[in-house]
Amino acid sequence: MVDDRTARDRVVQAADELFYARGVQAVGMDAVREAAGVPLKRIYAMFASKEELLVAVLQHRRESWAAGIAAASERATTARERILAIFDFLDAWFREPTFRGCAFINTFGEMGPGSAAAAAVVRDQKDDFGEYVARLVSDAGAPAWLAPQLTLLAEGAQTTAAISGDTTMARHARAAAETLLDAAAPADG
Amino acid sequence: MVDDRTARDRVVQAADELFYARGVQAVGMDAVREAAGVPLKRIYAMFASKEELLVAVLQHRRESWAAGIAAASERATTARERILAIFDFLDAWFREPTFRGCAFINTFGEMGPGSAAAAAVVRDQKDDFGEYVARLVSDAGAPAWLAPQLTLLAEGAQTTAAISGDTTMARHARAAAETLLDAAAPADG
DNA sequence: TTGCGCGGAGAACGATCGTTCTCTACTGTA
DNA sequence: TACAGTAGAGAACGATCGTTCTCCGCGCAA
Repeated sequence: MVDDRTARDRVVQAADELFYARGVQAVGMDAVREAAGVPLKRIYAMFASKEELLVAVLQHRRESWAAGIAAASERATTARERILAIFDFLDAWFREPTFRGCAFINTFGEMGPGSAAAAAVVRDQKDDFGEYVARLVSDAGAPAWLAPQLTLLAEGAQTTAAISGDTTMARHARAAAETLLDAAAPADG
Repeated sequence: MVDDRTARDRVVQAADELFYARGVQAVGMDAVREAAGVPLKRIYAMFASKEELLVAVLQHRRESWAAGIAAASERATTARERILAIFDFLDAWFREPTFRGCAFINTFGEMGPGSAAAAAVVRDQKDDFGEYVARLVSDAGAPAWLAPQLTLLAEGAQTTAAISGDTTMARHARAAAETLLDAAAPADG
């Protein structure tokens, strides 16, 4: 038997991949068990219900998404470049063969009214991202109202890329972000 | 017995409201039957399956959405104002108590990989909107690349407003659209 | 070696749902 | 009035799924 920590990680990761690829309701707990290689009895010892597992999956994805954005962003030197790096991050993500839109938006659309716990994590993730962009905007010396404008571009790019399959949306969003930055930020941002 | 046309309309409208409010998978055909007041046997005489009903619902919503946007937009006189009217339309929509995001995005998130037919209608709707915006952008004498930037703002506003419940997203999107228009279009657009 | 306790595999249970079927009642016609 | 055809209400069916339970086998203490 693998230790509890490993088993839990395996379950969360297997569920994450399956839920993201097929949707939550389309994935049975038996598929999670098979993919994770952890028996159902143990899964239910770690998570009281499928919904609780979903919440753990979303929390995990929230953390790794924030880490990914931060890593991509920190390679840039100025605040302006750090903002634009977000759109380069999206660009790379859209090209991954497994890309199927934003997991949080998808889950909200699927579960929104049915799972208050899941909806709360989705909201938390969007808040994280909004605050992160707001900090960068502030660092760039731009007015605070620029931040929601930039987040709208990022959110729109994710859904549009998912539905249309058009990976150039990240570049359109980046170009728009540059225009908005030029109009709002001091030249030395 | 109501005539076939009326029965079909009632079924589509009842299913539309239920699917939008609760998600497709969370609504049983029995709930549609009860809300529409049309017996199951007749529903299945009109639609071979729940998926076929969903496609009819999405087609119906696609038409009424296009009509709503066009009506809001046509009240304005210049192409620039017609573009901005789209965001005023969103603003009013976000304030409706039944607002729960874009039905097409929600359905795509829920069904995407599971129903190719539904995904196709969602793509068609997004194409409709993209072409509509492209036409207005062209009318405004602005470069073609402005159109996808504006659609990203509209899509982002819809998902963000749905998740956060913040109805001011339409105004943020509108402000960003004005900046983008100012930067791209000739002053007399 | 002999029990004993825990973990794993998979069956079982109860509920839900999409879809179909049955049975009753009514409408219109001769 | 008698009958044929059809429509409606709801039961029934088969499948799926989340969750729990049973039973078997392995490892360990005396």
